Amino acid sequence: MTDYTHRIVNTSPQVDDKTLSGQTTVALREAIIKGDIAPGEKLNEPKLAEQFQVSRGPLREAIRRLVAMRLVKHIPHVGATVVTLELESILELYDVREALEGKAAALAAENMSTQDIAKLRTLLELHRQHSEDNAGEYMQTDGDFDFHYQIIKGSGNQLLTDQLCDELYHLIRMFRFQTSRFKSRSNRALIEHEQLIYAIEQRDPQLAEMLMRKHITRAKASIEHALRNAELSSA
Amino acid sequence: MTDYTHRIVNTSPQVDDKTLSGQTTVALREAIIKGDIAPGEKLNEPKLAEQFQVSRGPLREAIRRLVAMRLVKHIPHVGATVVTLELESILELYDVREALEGKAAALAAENMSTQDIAKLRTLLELHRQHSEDNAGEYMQTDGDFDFHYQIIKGSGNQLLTDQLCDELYHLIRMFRFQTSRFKSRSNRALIEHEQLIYAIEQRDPQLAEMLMRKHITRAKASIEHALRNAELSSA
DNA sequence: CAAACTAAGATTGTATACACATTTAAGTAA
DNA sequence: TTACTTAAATGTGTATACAATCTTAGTTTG
Repeated sequence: MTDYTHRIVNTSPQVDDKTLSGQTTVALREAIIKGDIAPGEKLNEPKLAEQFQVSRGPLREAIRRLVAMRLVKHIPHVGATVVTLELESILELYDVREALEGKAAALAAENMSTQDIAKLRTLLELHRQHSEDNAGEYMQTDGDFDFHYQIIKGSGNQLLTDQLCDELYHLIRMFRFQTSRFKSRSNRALIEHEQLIYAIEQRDPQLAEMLMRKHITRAKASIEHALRNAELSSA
Repeated sequence: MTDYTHRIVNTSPQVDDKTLSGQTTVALREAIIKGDIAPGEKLNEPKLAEQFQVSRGPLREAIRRLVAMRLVKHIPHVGATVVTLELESILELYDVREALEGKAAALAAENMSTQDIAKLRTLLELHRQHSEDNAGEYMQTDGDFDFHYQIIKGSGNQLLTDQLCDELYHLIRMFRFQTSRFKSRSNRALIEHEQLIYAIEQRDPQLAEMLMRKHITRAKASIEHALRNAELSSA
């Protein structure tokens, strides 16, 4: 059994899936998230099959899985296209995150083992170190993912974890990749993580939920601000 | 454009999908939800293809979509099986519902048009009538679905709506079908719906969210109680 | 000239056939 | 009997071929 505890983020959920369709899913997914296939671009089945060196069968299956992850939209008899992340849909995404991760934090405060909480704190200290060393560059991306990921897993709710880590988080990764030019300071995130972990240590579900929700709400506001300004300056 | 406003529940999301794989998805989904294919049962591709009069291609596609809906589990090179709804996973489902529908209620209080709120109240009165006429039989099932469905749609959040109405609600339908022997009284649900709609009318997101969360939490507790007793009596 | 029709091309949807993995069972040995 | 081996059978994964639909370019027509 492989241990992914210290992986930054669950980049490959179906790791054991050695089938062509499974590998193609991961390859196509990463190509989309990293922008190698542009938002709004059409997914041409014969072309992509040639590119990934598989037949259309596994490729179609990969596309359908990405549809389920909401990275791709599909219209019958017309085809599949990469989603375009409008500000509107990003804000929607953050509202869903607020609800789900808020509940995850509450459940984590109830269910997480003392051992796992200790590990989480170690992780936070690690991030703090990295943040100081690299002038906040590291924290905002991988570290943040890692922290949230551990709390979600700590909820002990498998459905919740699947929804967030296997589906929605890829959308978030895609969004972050597209907007990586906006580097916001990580100081506040670090403080908020500190408060959150304290609430979990205190086994206070309501406080943990509220802190997580505020944490995400603030991130949402920050994004909205940044993107609206960007829209203005480009218009 | 077809109007599904008065449909009890969104039984067929991809209505326009006249492709074989789309039709097969709906047929297979309903067969699973209604128990024609039992929980835990293996989905034999050649057999089901024969049964639905399609080739294995569209059938496999249907299975993958049901995997995305969490009605089916799939293991590479082994096959797909219908999920078995253990008490554990049902409780998980209700925690997720609490988070998502709570947020939906808050957003509905903010975003729902006055007109739609009025329609919602009409709907509630309709349900109350049916409940009185049929001794509470009707309310607990279709009416409840309908009410929740309208509020979710009223949130105006497309992602939230998709997650709840296109995915999770089929799981709930399946669970309700399996436990339809436990008829709980609908009086309380009716009262709680009344309170909820009042909060929405008052444009009070926080109250609406709290009421919805309590509403679902109580349903969860009721289910847990009923199922644990059932477990005891059968053990 | 614009709008609508038509036909060719391209692309998706579906069926069939084959390759490979897993499961099942039958048979053998301990 | 039980456990292990192995071979057949079953079933999933993949590739190829065909059918149906959409798109697009060209032409016609008002």
